[in-house]
Amino acid sequence: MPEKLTAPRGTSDLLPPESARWSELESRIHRLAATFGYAEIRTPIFETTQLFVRGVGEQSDIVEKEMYTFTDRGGRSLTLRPEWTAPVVRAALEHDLFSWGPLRLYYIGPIFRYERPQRGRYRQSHQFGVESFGSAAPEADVEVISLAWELVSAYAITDAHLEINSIGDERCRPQYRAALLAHFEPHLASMSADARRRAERNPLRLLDSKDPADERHIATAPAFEAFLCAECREHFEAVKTYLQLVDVPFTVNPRIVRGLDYYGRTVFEITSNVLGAQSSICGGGRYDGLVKALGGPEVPAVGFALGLERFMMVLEALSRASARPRRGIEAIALGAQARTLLTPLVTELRRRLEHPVFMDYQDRKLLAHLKIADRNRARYAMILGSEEIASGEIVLRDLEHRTDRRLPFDSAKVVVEQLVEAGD
RNA sequence: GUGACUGUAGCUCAGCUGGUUAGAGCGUCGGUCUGUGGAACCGAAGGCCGCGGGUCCGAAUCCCGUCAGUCACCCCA
Repeated sequence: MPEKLTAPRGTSDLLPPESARWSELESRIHRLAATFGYAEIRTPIFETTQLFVRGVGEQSDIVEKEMYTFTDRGGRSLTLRPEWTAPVVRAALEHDLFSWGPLRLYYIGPIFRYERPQRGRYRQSHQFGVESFGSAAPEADVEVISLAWELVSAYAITDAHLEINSIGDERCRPQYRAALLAHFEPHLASMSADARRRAERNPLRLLDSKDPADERHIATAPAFEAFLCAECREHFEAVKTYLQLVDVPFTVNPRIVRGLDYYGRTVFEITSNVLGAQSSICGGGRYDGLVKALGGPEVPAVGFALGLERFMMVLEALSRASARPRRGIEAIALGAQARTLLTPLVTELRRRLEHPVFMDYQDRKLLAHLKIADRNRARYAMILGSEEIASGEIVLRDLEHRTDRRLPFDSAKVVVEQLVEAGD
């Protein structure tokens, strides 16, 4: 008994009509990125494992437990990419793109993380992201943030929120970390096990805990803003000013801390509350040290990654179920002779039209053909049967208004082309 | 990795405390009906009741395991 074959855990098939919605979103993303002057980069779906260990950080959850790592036949350790930033930097270094000055790249495609699936979290998911290299200016942060926000506004996602924060740089972060530890140390015994673990590993994440036992101490914890060095403070203020200038609404959330090692200064997140526990649609920030850490020159950088599954979930939650619009034409041939006459016309129309031309080749009754046309959401049907053949005509039916007209078979091509292109 | 809930027809689900041949709606196919569609009526096809084991005279039903889904924790897009 052969076992039933299913998609691997945490993966899914994208079927019509959802696949059409994805295509639309993707083309919109390509256009948006282009208007901001970003060019697409595509990198391999797998990389040497070492790239992620060095790029994302050995201590990160991604590297410690979420990577799809395998050994190939040549004994190399490879990993399906769990994120795009490290591969993009690797490719830019490999092809010496940084020597060209400022570099604006975007990407769209799948990522892989070995996690327990839940709402908004899968083992294969898809991200759209941008990386702006070569500018340390706050304007670059704002450019990247407003690009992300532009996508959100284009779809009128009203419940999306932008939250920003600054997590300082290597000069001021150690001092803040020390201050945080000093604040929490006396209370750790009464706090969650989780909080104690974070105190060891990554004190900044203490601020992130949702455990009620920790709430009280988090509320009284010092904010990073008070510890920012002069340069970081100036940068953060400039980011806020520019965001107001370009009309992007935001709130400062001192509890936003990115999980990956390479972030510094600006961090931001766009969230929606229709997503359940995984509320973040988009996350990003500045990572001025990463290029150097991967063996390149000092190149400041800022970027974000946006989860396409989550974005689609928000869109679906917000969109009212609307009937698919009718498009194109169904060619209905009643009988073999009619099929022979209609097939060349269908081929010709497919060459000339942007709209779909459907045709079913079974011997069916007219009724059955019309049902199929309806299911295809065709706008028109052209019907050719023995009567029409005899009179040299063809019936053109408007499926929306349920009206027929007869026209000479020879002029069908031109008339149909005009009607279908006009849309209605 | 941890926890809770759920796996019965292509889809949505019913099947009570174990009791003979497994149920509905939608969908599909056919007919009423060679010729006008979001329809009606009639009929048909479609099920190792997720998989494996156990208890029992008897398991879709109870127990254990396993796989999968869902949601949450963790973490993040």
